[in-house]
Amino acid sequence: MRWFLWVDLDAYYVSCELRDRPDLLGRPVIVGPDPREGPSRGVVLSASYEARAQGVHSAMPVAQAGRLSPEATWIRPDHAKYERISEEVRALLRTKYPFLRPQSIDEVIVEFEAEAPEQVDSEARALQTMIGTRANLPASVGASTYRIVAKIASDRAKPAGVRVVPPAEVAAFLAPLPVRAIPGVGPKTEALLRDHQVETIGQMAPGLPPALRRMLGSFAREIVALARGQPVEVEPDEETGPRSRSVDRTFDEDVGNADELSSAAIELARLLGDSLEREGLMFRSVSVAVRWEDFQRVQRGRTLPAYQHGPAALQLVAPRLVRELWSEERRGRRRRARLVSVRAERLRPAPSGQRDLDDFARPPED
DNA sequence: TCTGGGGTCCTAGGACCC
DNA sequence: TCTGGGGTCCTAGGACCC
Repeated sequence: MRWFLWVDLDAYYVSCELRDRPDLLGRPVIVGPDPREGPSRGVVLSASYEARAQGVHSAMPVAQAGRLSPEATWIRPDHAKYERISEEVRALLRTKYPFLRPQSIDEVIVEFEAEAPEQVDSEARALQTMIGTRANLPASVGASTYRIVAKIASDRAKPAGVRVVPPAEVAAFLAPLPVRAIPGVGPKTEALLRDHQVETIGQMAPGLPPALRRMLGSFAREIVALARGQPVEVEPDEETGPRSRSVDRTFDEDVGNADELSSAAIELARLLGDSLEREGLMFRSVSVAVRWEDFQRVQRGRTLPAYQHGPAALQLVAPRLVRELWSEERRGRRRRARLVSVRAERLRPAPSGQRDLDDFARPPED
């Protein structure tokens, strides 16, 4: 039987930092911009379990975290380090398991064949020990013959635990869990389900009322099947590379004029275009987004007549789109902007040897 | 308390084509 | 003069995840 071990590195960014700062073990540690260094619009990226015990969690505004945990040690994020360590862990796992599927910077699925759940349990513990001793990182592992159940099990195993769910026990394992334990069920869906007296996964097993099915679309079928212990699993697509790439900027103070917003978009377009060019990626669509001061977000995009590379097309189209959004807003609510972003979509590798030939404008493809 | 930065997927309407 | 059904692409918005 094929099993999936869902490996999730605990409090990942904090754990990466603690490798270099063992003196901070057992203390509240927060990775994020230190609020004591001045007013900031930043949020917590990761908090140690000691900080979490005080109510701090990731995505929380740093000012609030600073009040909840005044004695916490703050560490500035170092994304290059986290990427490097993530690759280190994957390389380590590959020495023992050829079938790896990275899911995010701190999650990876390991596939292997086994029969008895006891065998899976000892495999999971061996893997956990390997990451602990060789990479010096704590990990939790969930195991199931279904990917999604392995994921849910790893969440329940945190921190530093192992949870094996045999196929016959899937429905019973899930039944008491809150609907929010399902990946894809966030605050909105949770509230919608609660409005219909659905609070646990088990309550969905008999099926959902028609009104909910309409609201949830195809997702309704998936979560009901899951609740019955028979999740629909699709083989993940082969590695296809990223579909889009974006950069954004949150202003220190909200912006109330078109020129400043437009200049910011041009600057972001340059950064994005340069970075895509370095990686040898072309793009076919450009979109921009603005977040207004009330946090509402609007977006506008264009598909280009042909694939482009480098910053030129982005720097031309992005400010134009931003000004369109701006003009529309001026005719209406006239809010100021707190964030602008530029995204390149429909990426594909540039054919080798053509990356620098501007004049080789190709006819539209697709 | 006042909300980062980077992504993915789904839906729905309209345009357009056969 | 009034009319089908199906498919794909484009665009905007929303929900969610790490």
